[in-house]
Amino acid sequence: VCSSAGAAGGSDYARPVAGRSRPDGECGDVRWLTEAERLAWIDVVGVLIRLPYRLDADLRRTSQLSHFEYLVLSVISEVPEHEVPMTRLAVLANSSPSRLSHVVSRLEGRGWVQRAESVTDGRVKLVRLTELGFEVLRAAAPAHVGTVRELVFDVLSAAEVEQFRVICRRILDRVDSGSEWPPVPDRGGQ
Amino acid sequence: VCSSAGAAGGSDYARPVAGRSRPDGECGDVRWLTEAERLAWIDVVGVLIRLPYRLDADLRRTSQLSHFEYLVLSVISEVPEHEVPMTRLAVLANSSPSRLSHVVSRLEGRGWVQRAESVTDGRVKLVRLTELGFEVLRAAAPAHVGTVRELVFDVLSAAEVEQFRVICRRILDRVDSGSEWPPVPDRGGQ
DNA sequence: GAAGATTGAACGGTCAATCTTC
DNA sequence: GAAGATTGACCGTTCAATCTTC
Repeated sequence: VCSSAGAAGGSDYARPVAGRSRPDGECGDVRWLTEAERLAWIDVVGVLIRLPYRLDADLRRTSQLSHFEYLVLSVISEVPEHEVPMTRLAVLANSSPSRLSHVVSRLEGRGWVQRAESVTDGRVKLVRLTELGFEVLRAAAPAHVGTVRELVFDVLSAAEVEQFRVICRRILDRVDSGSEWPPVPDRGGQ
Repeated sequence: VCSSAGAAGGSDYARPVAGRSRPDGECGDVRWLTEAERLAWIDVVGVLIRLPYRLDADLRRTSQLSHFEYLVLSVISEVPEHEVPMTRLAVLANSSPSRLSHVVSRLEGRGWVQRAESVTDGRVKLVRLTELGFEVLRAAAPAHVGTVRELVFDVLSAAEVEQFRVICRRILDRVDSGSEWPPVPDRGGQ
């Protein structure tokens, strides 16, 4: 099929479907993937599907917490006063407003965060980490970092870590251009 | 919080929670992330969450197909006879047996694939791509490849593509070690 | 009317249980 | 009993509609 984007595990899904052989990256007016790109994409897709699954599974097993819930709690924990507006939290946690709202409701139900009104703007809702939520995060952190180390950083050299960051940063800039979410402020790094 | 794994968008979720400053990567008996790792992880998590979302959204909009459905169809299309056992398809598509079964049922309902019995082993169910399914895949491919190019390969040099592949390959090897899915056969690449 | 946020229905994935064939 | 595969219930995400405050 005139497709060309590489499936995971050894097949490919982004190559001219039922592809005739042509010079790399050419077929009609579509710029198909080159062989090197195809092989890379297969592994990229594998990571996109399976790494989040493992992060989630390990976190749920060790801490009764989804990866996204962990992300939300940790983002709040890193912010001054442990309190942040929903909209900003959504950006920092890579979330849609809707998804975040649902999750915060659940976390609030467990007593891990509280909602509060902004004094300066009645439309803005603030989310605050409770002492209990902080404890939960503190308890979950070591195991999670262990997983991240084991699955990612333990197998990468310092140079590769930097390469990985640069590559991901570039991709995110493109994803942001599609203006689904507004571009992220980009604190630190570089 | 003694956490240390970097949230997306500029915050961090994998650093000693309420972290005191210590030499990079040390705090009690947990090996927290170094500053370089933390910054990288923030962007990695961003990609893990937002890239799949965009791939899915673009594919649904242009082709009424989820990214995972595309993946499944394309994997079958690349296999001899356009026919493959469920178990092997699950591995190639990074899927659990259950998820694959549900998806194949949906695809079958739309007439894009067919199920068939194996002649040699009655337990094995084969999935075959129909002519209609092939057409759907062929029609969806150009736009999808366009998205993949735009979001990923257009912003990477040839060297970075190779770096990306190596990094993802290493991570996948680790993810496989956790023996959730059996290790993938690993055709081609290298 | 736009920005910030929430709601509920629909959809898709996960998990545990089940079924069949070896 | 193990391997291959499926099922249904539960849960989380998405999307569109809604609500409130500016």
